[in-house]
Amino acid sequence: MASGYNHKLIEGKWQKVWDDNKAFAATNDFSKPKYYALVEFPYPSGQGLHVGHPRPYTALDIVARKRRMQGYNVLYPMGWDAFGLPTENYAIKNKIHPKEVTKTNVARFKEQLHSLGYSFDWDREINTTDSDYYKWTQWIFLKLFKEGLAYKKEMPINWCTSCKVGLANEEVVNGVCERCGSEVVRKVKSEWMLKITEYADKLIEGLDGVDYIERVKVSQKNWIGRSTGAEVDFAIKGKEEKLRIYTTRCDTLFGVTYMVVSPEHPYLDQFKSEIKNWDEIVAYREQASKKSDFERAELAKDKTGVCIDGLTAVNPVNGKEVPIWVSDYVLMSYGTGAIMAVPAHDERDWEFAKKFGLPIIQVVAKDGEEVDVNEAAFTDVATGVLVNSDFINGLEVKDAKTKMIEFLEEKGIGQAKVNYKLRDWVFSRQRYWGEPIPIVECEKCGFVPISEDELPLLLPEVDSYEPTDNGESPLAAMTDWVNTTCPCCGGPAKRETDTMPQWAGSSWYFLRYTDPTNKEALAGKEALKYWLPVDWYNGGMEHTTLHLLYSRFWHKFLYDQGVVPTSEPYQKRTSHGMILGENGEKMSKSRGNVVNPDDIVRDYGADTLRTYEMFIGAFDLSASWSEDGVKGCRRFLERVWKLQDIVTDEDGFSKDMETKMHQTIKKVSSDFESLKYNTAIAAMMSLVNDFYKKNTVTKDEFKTLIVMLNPVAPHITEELWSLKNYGGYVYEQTWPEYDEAKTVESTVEIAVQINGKTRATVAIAKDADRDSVISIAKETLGDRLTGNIIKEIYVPGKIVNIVAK
RNA sequence: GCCGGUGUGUCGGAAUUGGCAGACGAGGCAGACUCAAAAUCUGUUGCGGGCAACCGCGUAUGGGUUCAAGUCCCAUCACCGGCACCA
Repeated sequence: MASGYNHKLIEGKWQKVWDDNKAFAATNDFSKPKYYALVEFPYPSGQGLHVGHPRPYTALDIVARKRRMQGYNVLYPMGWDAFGLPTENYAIKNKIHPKEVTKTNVARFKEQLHSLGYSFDWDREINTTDSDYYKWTQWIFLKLFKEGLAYKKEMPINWCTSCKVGLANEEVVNGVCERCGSEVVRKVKSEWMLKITEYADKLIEGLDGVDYIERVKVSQKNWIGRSTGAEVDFAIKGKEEKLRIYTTRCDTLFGVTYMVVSPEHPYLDQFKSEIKNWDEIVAYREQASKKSDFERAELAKDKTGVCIDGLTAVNPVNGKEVPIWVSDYVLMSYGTGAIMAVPAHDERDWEFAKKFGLPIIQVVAKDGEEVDVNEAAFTDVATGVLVNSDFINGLEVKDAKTKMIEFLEEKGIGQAKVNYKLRDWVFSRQRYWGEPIPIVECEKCGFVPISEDELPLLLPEVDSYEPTDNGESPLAAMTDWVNTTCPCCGGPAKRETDTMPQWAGSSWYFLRYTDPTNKEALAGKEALKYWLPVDWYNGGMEHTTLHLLYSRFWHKFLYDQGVVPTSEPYQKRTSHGMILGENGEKMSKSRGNVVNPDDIVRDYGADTLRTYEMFIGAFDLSASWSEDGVKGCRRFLERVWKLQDIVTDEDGFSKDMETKMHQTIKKVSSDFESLKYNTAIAAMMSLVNDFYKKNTVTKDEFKTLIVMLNPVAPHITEELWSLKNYGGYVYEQTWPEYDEAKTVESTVEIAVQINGKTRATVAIAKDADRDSVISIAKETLGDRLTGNIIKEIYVPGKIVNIVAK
């Protein structure tokens, strides 16, 4: 009898063997086929690893280990996205340098990941806060700046009146400061921006050539929010200036009954003298500017606004005069900051018109049916047909749009225009713990980039990490660092004191892994050419819109610069579901349902944790933790362990197990590729159950099981392999092959139905012909088959259905 | 409100994409081992009826297509996640 399965004795031992052997290092042999598997690198928080982390890491560890056994040169790296607010806040609170906090947290994370037996190539570990790393983050920024894609702009920020600090949106909870609970207002500050909007079309088009799960593609497209419409110039009565608006429904131009401009619209100030109710307008504008984003959202339903007394717009298609209103439901940041209002065919305009008693004119009718636009706006484009609209009457919406645009362009009063919801990326943070922005401001030369050979621009040591009273970054207080000379004219200049956001370092990290120690470039050309694109990238749904979009943007920019060889960074993108607490709620300290992976590793072992997290349910859906489920997986591994007592010396698969073996290899092989880890494990459990039913396993059957199980449970399988003296290591073995012909049983059980209801099952030879199967089926049914047979259906290998009346 | 996702035993979840619903795991029940418990092993386990072979009902709800529907179509409901007036 073998001694019991003791994970504590074997897991550390094998982790050391893998480290000593450098078992999982990617080689620089670029002639081998490559496979680049990537998981999102974690932010090393003070809480340590969460049980949610191992889910994606194990999934791609399985893929990476399997690919190595299939002969690929695999790159499966890990690193640390270590800049960020929580570290800085912790540093402020505890008066420890963020660098020290990061170091401690990274050490803890690394130890925890190590204890789970991942096959990461630790020689390629990176950290976004290393100056050797952020040198290249800064280098990319300089490139962007030189290409005109980085610019400064006045932007409103969230400002805590009590802490006197700018806050990220995530720090504003219900309109108040997360930390002190005081009021948060908007304050205008000059910020660095990146022109991601310039890449909007490329970011949409690029999605066609990549293999992302559908919902990721959909949310990327929605976030970019491309809409095709038209800009139209409305005359302002008695003025030279035109009021330019953006619309996606230029077909409804004949239904315009009023106009709306946003409270920030420049015409308000420009035509101040003509506006008779200026005081009212100013008051409204004040009120609107005070509203936080939160309040605007809260009051979304209730429209407010003021009619401008003194300005009138003229509809360019019919010469009709309409009033101009000011309302905060029109945003300055989208389109032109002004709209034409067609209450009959837009819900927001309809609500506004109802509230202020403005006329509603129908210009689109539903396909032959009456619609009462006084009851609700009619917005259906698919069935709409134009009415009351002069030269476009009777046209469908789509054709009416085309014709109207032709008309507008011909008359010079408007043109087709594409707009995006996507905003440029606010790239400044008034914080210490981030990459310094390598720009100086010279009185004479303006913003000047520092020279590339001065990179990295090191983050200087400061006395305090607290932001300053006026909302500047702590770096602003360091006068001897801030005051410098202009690289251009040599005159006095000041350094930029804002730092980059956390998204910066994570926008290109996958490039650095390919060649992490390169001093001359962010990575060598040859390495980039070989390893890119990432073959499979897995990460959370929460990063679909920001991180994924930002990194695709940088990558596309670098591609245009000739720095990287592919236009897309990631060939395949998948997302995992969250792991919830036992009660089905999100794990959190306050709910008291947090599970610490260290405890599971200690009590059950890393292999059990890995197996359980893969078995817990469909990979892309969220799943609730269950300690009983963990025990079940441990029990399975114990049963695998004890198989060693019934293994024979026999080669090959035994006759009665042959089909099952081939079926299992096939199932496990394909399930590992398609995120169906749970059913792959179920198949191996079922195989083990069959071994016990027979109470014997041949050497080759056992070896095959060990190799297939190895990616999931690497420690126990190495131990069993070594105990049995099979020679070498499991990780060096070749992934088992199956024979398609041998996955089919020689006799199959098929269902026999009468009128679609199963009445019996019969065993038939797999190649039995239709007639004989049907006659066997009828024989089996005997008396139960009554009435006239109308139809006989035979689906080979599956079912016989006799239709009788 | 819009976008996306999900509804299957007591629970987590399977179902080769239209072909025997409930694989695998958990839990329950019964038994073996044990002084006993735990662990382990064996059997059983969707609901209802029948001694039984069997029969009826069952995949959120209502309808439809089909020889055959968890799977396809139409409508409805519930829950989860994201976004908030994007003209």
